[in-house]
Amino acid sequence: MPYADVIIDISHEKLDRPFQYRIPERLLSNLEVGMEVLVPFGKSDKVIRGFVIDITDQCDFDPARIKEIRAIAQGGVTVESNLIRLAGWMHKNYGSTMIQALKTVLPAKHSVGKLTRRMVVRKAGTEELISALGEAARKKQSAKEKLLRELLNNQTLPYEWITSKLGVSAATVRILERAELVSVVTESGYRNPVGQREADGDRKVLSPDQQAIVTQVLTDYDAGRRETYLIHGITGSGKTEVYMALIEQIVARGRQAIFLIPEIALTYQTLVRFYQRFGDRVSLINSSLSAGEKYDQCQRAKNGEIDVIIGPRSALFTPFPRIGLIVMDEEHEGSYKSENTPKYHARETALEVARLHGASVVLGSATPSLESYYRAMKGEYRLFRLRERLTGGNLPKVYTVDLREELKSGNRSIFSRKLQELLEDRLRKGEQSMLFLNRRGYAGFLSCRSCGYVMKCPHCDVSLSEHAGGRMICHYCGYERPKVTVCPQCGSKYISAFRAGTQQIEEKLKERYPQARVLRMDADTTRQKGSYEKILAAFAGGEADVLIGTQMIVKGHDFPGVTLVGIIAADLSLSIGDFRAGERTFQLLTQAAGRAGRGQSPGEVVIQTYQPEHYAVVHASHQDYEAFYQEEILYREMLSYPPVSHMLAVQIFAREEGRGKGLAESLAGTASAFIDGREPVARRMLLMGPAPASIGRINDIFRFVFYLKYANYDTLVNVKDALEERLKEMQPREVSVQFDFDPINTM
DNA sequence: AGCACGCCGACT
DNA sequence: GTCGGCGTGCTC
Repeated sequence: MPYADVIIDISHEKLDRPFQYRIPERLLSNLEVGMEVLVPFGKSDKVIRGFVIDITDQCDFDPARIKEIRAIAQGGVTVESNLIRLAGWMHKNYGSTMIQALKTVLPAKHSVGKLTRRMVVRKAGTEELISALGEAARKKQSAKEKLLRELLNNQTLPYEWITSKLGVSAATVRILERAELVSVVTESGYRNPVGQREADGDRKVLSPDQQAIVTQVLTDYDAGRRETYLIHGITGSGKTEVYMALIEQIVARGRQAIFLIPEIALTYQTLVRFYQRFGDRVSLINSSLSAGEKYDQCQRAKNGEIDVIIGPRSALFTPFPRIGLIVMDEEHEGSYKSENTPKYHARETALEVARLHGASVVLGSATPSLESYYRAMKGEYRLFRLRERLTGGNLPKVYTVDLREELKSGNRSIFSRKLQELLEDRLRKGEQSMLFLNRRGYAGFLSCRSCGYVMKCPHCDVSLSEHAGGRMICHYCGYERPKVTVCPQCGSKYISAFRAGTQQIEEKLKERYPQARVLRMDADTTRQKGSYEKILAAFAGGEADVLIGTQMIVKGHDFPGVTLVGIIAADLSLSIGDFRAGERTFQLLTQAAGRAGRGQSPGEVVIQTYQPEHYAVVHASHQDYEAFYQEEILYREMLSYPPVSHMLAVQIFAREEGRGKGLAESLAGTASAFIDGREPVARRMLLMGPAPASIGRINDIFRFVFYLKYANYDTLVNVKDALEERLKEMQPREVSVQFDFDPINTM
């Protein structure tokens, strides 16, 4: 393997690609992916720094012109080299090209955003400038003259404007820079979403349980022990205070901290608390930031201008020089798993980042993922419990209603009698309620009562959902068709929607209680930027009696006025045909229930379901995580599902059904060679599939999938490598393959 | 980014 | 002819 792909450490888009170098004999054994090297570059062979991103035995470049790596760069681990190593780790463990891994990890290079940040500033005095201008005019140096004339009128000029509008090249600017007439500065227009600049000294006194966690983590830290801690703390037990105390202490020790939150869970309240505590030493990144703003944040982190970053999974890649602590709130959340290749999980990746930096990791959740709790049980993570509700209020009272019984007694509405009774009570008392439906549009599909025909998307093989005015919409590809009144299959006019979407709940509610003020929050009503916050603020401000919504209303928002939570149909998430269905349902029910009674008055919760005996429903109604875990882990053990075993999903995408199917079968064949018949059946590698994915077609692309289950993760990585090797030989056309380790969403 | 090449007008 | 500014293109 005598060739190395090197990216050059110059921040410019045009150089943002690998260059190949020959590896000299003496470095062959030492050189590794991720290392920093010194290489000759350009016509004059100037020696510059670069990073090795891949080592191969093939050179795609004219061998006569290829140059040799001079040496491995000496001196400390740089921010970039840590990130490149992380990309290498992701590339190996999640199956993607090194380039893809690098792109997810490395901060964006200069974006071509409208906001020009680089400015040319006049450095010399006016007289000096005039004399230079006269000289330039005399020498007929038109470009120089043009630029100097502009600088007479303006102290500073945007760099971009000079090169594009003024028509003066960068070369000319550099000449003036060298003559010390101007200087080029990168202006940083950072802003702090909350006006607060100074940290205030306000500290809450920690409870003994909270303090015990802080003390333990810091004692370990100061003794040089870096561990992973799992805080299992019920809603309202004050996890955030623990996080903040820890982050503050780690920052005081000269290190930086990353605070990870699921994409939508960051509440304005939490953010304000962080700004109050850390002033402008804290920064937030999220998806609504422009590329330029993200770049700014990275620069600030690199320059040591901030100590704490708050953000979703991608915040892990903040280029901090020395990370001391990574906190992951709501660690069970599915959004911590990336949906794009490399399909990394932020929890595992956080552990790797921590390993590279020598940092501690704190995970927290009211309903820990099976993964984390399992590790904690095995002693790999240290487990802490917070059982007390500090925000006041007792645990809510939970009623489970059997919907089958309701139907038998002649109640055909979507509100059970118990829920109606409690709703009316709240409306009378002027207290707030929340109604929660697991999934948007789930039940908005149109079916024929005469022949059973279901309206489906012609491209995606999923049911169309009925929207306002009877329009039918596909939620995967956006296909839309007008209202249908006659069944296309049998001609019957008894074709209608199964009404139980959030919109329908809203309508039924208004029908039944015209006086109630209702707010609805789902993907439809929050499409506009800022509408999400607006609805929450309106509800928190008491502008409505009832809030109806999907998942997004149950994530970490404090509504002290809410004393009733109704779960319309717990089953919706139970029957999605995924091995995590039970876990997800338990989490959703527990969280939804946790919304009730956070203020003074005690809360009540109604869970409506067709399966009241299901263990996820039973244990959620008692808020008993431990009991749920015991039952769920047994099921995972029995069927070799994660976290007990590991799982590799191989997804095949093809425009032509036959090709996809053929490739899936062929790859599954390759994979099955790894099944060792000599191993006892219970421990053998298992192959499931191949089969069409549960959504067999999206946007006219057919999807196939097969799964491998095995206890040893590294073996599955080997299988992935073998499959990639096979793909390279076959070079299949018009088909693509993706790998997903320990998938969260089995599509 | 930063260097060299080469075009083109200006001047010995 | 030569000199030098200045845009352009390439860098393993």
